[in-house]
Amino acid sequence: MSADSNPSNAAAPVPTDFIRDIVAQDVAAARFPKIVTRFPPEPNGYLHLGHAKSICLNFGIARENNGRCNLRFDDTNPAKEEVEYVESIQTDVRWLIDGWADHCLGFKAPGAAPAAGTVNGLPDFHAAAAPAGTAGAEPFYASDYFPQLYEYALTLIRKGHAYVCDLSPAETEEYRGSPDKPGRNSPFRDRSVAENLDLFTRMRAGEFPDGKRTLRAKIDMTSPNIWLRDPLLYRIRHIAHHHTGDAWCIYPLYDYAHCLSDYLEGVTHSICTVEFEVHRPLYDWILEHLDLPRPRPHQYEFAKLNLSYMIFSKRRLIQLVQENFVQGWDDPRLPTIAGARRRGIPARALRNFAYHVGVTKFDGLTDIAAFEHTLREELNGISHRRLAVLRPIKIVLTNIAEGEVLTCDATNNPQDENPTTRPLALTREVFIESEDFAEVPPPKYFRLKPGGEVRLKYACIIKCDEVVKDAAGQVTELRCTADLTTRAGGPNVDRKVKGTIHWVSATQSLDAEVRLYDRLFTVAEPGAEEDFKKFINPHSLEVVTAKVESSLATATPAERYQFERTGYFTVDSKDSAPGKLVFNRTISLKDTWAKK
RNA sequence: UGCCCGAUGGUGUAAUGGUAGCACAAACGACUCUGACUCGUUUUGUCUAGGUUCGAGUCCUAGUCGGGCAGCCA
Repeated sequence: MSADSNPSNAAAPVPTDFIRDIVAQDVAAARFPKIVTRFPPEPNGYLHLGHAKSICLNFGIARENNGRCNLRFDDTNPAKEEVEYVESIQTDVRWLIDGWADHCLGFKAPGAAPAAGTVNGLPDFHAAAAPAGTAGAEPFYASDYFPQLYEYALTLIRKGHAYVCDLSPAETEEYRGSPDKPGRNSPFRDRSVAENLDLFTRMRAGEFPDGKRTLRAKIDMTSPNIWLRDPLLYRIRHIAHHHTGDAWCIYPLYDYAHCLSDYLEGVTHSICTVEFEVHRPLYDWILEHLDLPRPRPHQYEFAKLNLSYMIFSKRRLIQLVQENFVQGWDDPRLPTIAGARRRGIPARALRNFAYHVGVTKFDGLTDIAAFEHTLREELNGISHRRLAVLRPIKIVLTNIAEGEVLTCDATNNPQDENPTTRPLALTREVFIESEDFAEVPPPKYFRLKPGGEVRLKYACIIKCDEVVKDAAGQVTELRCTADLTTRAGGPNVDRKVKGTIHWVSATQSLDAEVRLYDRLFTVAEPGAEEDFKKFINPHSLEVVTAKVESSLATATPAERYQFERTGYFTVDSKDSAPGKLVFNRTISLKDTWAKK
C-alpha cells in the first residue's frame, strides 16, 4: 500500500468531498467552537457496509477537525428495537474505528441526562459528552431525551405551533392528500392552547389508547412537500421500551426527535442519506420554532452505498438470515460488519474502501471489484504467507528416503522490509494442489504435467516420472524425482522452471476445514430483482478439508494469512478450536491465468 | 402525476468560469521461487438542445434519463 492512499496514515491527504468542503468553510469562519458529528443508528438490526460508509464519513470528519462524533441510538420506536442490536452496533462501531478515530468517539458519562441551564438568558438543555477516558462511559440515546423533548413539545403548543389531533390513522392519511393533491386541515387544528396542553398532558399520563390521538406540528396542509403537511410529532404507544422501560407511553417520531437530539448534543453537522433531503425543511422548522440559544445543527445528505452483487436492504437481509440462506448475522457472506469481521476483512480495509468510493449525492452502483481490490491491497501488506493445499493430490518423491526430513526456509512476508522466515519440512510424500497437475495440459500450462518439471516453492524442482491411477482411471498419486541440487544453498538453486507451486508434507501437516466463500448473488444488482432469492449463488460457500503446513496449528483469528497462490484466509472466530482448525477465505488472490 | 435531488470513460470519483485528472476494471508488455505483488504502455468520458462569456463539465433556460418523498417506521 502506498502511503498516500492510506487515510489512516498521518501523512495522508485528507479526503475531500462536498460535505467536508462545507465543514472546512465552517471551520475557517470559526462558526462553531468544535465540530461535532454523530452516527445515529436505530437499534433494530445489524450494521452493514452502508453504515460503515456513514461511520467513516462522520468519524472521519471528526478526526480531521479535532472534533467529536457521538454514537447515538435513535431509539424512538420501541416496537422495533432490541438490546441485542444496541450491543452489536457498539461492538461493530468500536471495531471499525479502533486505532483510527476512537479518540473522537463521543460517549456520555454513565447514566448522564441532559443538564438544564441558561444560555444567553434563555433556558437550555445540553447533553454533554464525557471527557475521553471516563470510566463506564456509554453511548447517547435519543430516549434519554424524552423528558426534554416533552418540554419542547409543550413549548411548541404554547406558541401555537403544535396541536393535539384526534384523527384516526386512516383519516390522517386521507387528510394528508397526495404528492399532486393538497391536503386538508384537520378539524382539530384550531384547538385552543389550553385544550392542547390539557390533552397532551393526558396523552402522556396514559389516559388514551394507542392511536387515539397524536401531537402534530401546525405548518401547512397544502405544502408541496408532504413532510410539511402538519407532520406528527408524537404518537401513543403503550409498550415497554428497551431503554426507558414503562416510563413513557407517548413516543416522539423521527423528525421531531432527531433534530432536537442533534441540538441537545451540540451536533454541528448532521449527516444523513439523501432520502431525508425532503425532511430537511421540517428539521429546520422545528428548531426555528423553539427559541434555542445555542447554534443550531444543520443537516446534509449524501448518497448511500450500493455495491454490485450485494444487498443492503434490511428487510431482505432479515429474510436471508431467518430463512437460513446464510448462517446468522455474522455469516461471512453477508455485507454486515459482523460478517466482514468474521470473514477476515480488516477494519482498515473497510476504511480505505470508504475513502476510495467518495461522498456525493449521485446514486450509483460501485463495482464489487473496487471493494475486492481494497481488500487485497490491505491484506497483501499484513498477511503472513503460508502453504496450504485445498484439494490435495499425493506426490511421492522417489529419491527421498522414508523418514527423511529436509528442512526448507520459507519467507513469512516478502512485503516486509526485513522478512522473517520459518522452517518447512520436505518429506518423501507431499501433497500438491490437484489443479496444479494436468495429464493433458492446456496451452501455456506452467504447472506439473507428465514428464514435466515444476518448482516446489521454497524447496526444489521436481520432475513427474509416473502417473499412478486406480482401476477407475483416477489419478491416485504422482511419482516424481526431486532435484536436490536446486535447493537453497545448492549449486543449481538458480535453475529456472516456468512454474512454481505450493505444497505441504504429507506427514508433517495438519487437516483443516476451509470455507471458501464467494459472492452471495449471481447477478450484479440483486436488489433490483423482484424475487432476489432466485439469484442466490448456489456456490457461495464451498467447504473443503485442506492440508495445511503445521505452523498453522497456533493460528488465531487476529492473524491474517495468505495461503500462497490461493488467497487470503483467517481462522474462524466461532468454530475453530485447537486441534480442529477452521479457516475462512476472505478473498481469493487475483487470478489472471484462470480468466483466459 | 406535484415537489425535491442528481447526471463526467465500463465503474466510482476530481477539476469551485481557464490544460478533463485519479483509482478500479479491461488489454498488452516487463519482472517473478506466488500466473500474486510491483513496474511500464494502451483503450474509453463531460446526457441533449439552446443561451451568457474572450473562454462552460462548471453559470442560466428547457428537455431527457435516474433517484427520493404520500408510516402513528427510521
